[in-house]
Amino acid sequence: MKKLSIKDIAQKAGVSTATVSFVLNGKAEEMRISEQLAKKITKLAKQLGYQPNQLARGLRTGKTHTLGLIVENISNHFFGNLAKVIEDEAKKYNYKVLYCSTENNTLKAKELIQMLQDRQVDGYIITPTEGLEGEIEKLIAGKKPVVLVDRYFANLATNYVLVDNHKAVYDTVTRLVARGHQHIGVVTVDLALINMEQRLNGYKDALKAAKIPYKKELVKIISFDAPRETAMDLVAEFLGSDQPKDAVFFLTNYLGILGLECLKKLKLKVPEQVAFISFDDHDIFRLHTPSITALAQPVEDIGRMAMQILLEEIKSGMKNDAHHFLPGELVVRESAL
Amino acid sequence: MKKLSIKDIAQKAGVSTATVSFVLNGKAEEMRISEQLAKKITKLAKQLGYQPNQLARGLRTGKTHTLGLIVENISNHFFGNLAKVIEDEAKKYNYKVLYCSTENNTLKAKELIQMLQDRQVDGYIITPTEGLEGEIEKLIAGKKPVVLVDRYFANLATNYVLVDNHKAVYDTVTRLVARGHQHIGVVTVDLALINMEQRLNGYKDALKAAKIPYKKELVKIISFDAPRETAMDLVAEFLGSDQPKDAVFFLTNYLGILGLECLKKLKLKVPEQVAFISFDDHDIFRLHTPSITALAQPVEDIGRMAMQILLEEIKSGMKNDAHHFLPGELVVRESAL
DNA sequence: CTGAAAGCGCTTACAG
DNA sequence: CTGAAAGCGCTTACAG
Repeated sequence: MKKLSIKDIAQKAGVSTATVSFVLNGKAEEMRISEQLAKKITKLAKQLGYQPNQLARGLRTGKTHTLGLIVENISNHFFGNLAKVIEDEAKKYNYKVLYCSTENNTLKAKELIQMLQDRQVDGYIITPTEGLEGEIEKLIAGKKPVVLVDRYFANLATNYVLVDNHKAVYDTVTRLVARGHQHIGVVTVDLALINMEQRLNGYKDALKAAKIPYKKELVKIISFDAPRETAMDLVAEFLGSDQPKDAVFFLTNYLGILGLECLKKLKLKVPEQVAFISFDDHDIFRLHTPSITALAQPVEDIGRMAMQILLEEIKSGMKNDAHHFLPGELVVRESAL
Repeated sequence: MKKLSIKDIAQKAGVSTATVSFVLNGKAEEMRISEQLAKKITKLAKQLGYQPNQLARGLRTGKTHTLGLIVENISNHFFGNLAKVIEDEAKKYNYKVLYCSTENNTLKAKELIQMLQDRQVDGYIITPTEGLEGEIEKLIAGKKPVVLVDRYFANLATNYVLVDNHKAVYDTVTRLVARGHQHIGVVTVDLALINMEQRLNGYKDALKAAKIPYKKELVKIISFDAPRETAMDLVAEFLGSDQPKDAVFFLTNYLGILGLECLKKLKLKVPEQVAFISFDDHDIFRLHTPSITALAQPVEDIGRMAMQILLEEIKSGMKNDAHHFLPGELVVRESAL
């Protein structure tokens, strides 16, 4: 079952490989190949089940029709969904996607970029880690189309698309204040990523606007590298502390879920004792008792827009600098009205 | 920023490309290239940051060091985790993974296989859909290493690895019976897949062993294609029906989650009115109130073993026929003791 | 209208 | 010990 090549087709049709290539790439007309011959070749190719070797084509043209997607962790809910949207979108344009997970590890991220480069992907969608600016800059310098998602670097001219973190948190906190909450706590992660920074700033700015003094005792920062149990203990300690709190806002998905477990452990009444909100929506939040109010990210829009920008850049060959902040949506449920 | 090739290295070192290739591929000794020269070349390559073009290499050698992974849906919890394990495992052996989702659509699955073939992947890990036997057979006939996961075809000689569905369900139902449950309902999906069949048979066989008559009113089959709302209504109707039930076993992940929503809607008391168990574990089950007993699949083991078999077959070039049924684990929580 | 030929960047028998 | 050359399967200027 030797794979058949363009040569086989050419031989059977009694023409040169060039002619076959032209016909199969839709350049028959351009090359003024007789309609009759073109039809014959097309038919023959289909009949024999000819499939061009993409490696050879890639080597020759420099285009692989493959995109690289680097996320934090493919098994995470948000990134899994993002990957799915991007896969679907890519398929529409006949692109394939190579995914990989960084685990927020910069060294790993660098290796992944290297790997994708070796495989000559046509473009990149990247969820950057701390300190990845240099690598991304090199990519761009090498004329590779790049779109960052979920986070970006303020000092780097690139395309990026993400939720409007600042506004989303600002509006939510403002809403809490309007509904009488005065002691609003937040739980966040210690990653120096712009998205987390923006979320925290949204919180601070909303307090300022409401003339509520900022208290650092109300802000709990958990280390990303902390083992699950340690993180749990820290969050539980924070929730159970004397510092009065009438609401807690978890600034990221996985911490919100951790918070839920603490709630159970501490037997805290939500929303009676404390209102509860998490960034990122999740099935868990919908099904929890009480159901949990969450700030949903427009995952589909993010994925679609990132792809659109990327494909546009690949097609045009011109570097772009698109910055998109998409609106988040507060899904109000029982845990915080 | 032209990518540099082996030619550039050869030129700078004043040797032929062949010599460079031998050195860089660790064949210096075998080819009796002087240690001195080898060192010089290695150093030069590193210094210039040379990275071989994988397309060219793939074209020449026929090996791409890329694996194809076809799952049902990458954004699904079980498959997302599986993908992650496989990605990590592949990385250890310096392979990359091309993922794709079938949505249980056979046509789509066929297209995906075709695409992966065009890209010359070295091996396949596939979650097959109904009616995919033919395609898989062709792959095997073409000497491509294939490992099926999660399901397989009884009449097809292939490698496969999956949880021992029959035993897992059999044991669980037997346990329920031992704890006094007599009217055990199951909710399953209408896919003609062997794993679902095995689960249902596990249920039937356990009843038989316990001398409890099988009642088809206790088995609810939901169409995979049913829209979410329709499925919800059907499950709710089943749960709320007059047919007495003292336990319900959801034979798949997504139906279990659906069941949870129905519970909430119907205000059923679990486990007082009815015990509740779902196949596949999930964060939701752990965090739900009451927490939900679940039959966890050994995702990591499945992924690791599938990779092991695949890589072994790639390395040896010999077709294997490994069949592995890994034990499930019942995670007992509040909803069913 | 169509074909012969070069070349993408590698690897690997073959020759010396 | 090392190099010249063929060839993997395509695409694309070039020539006629």
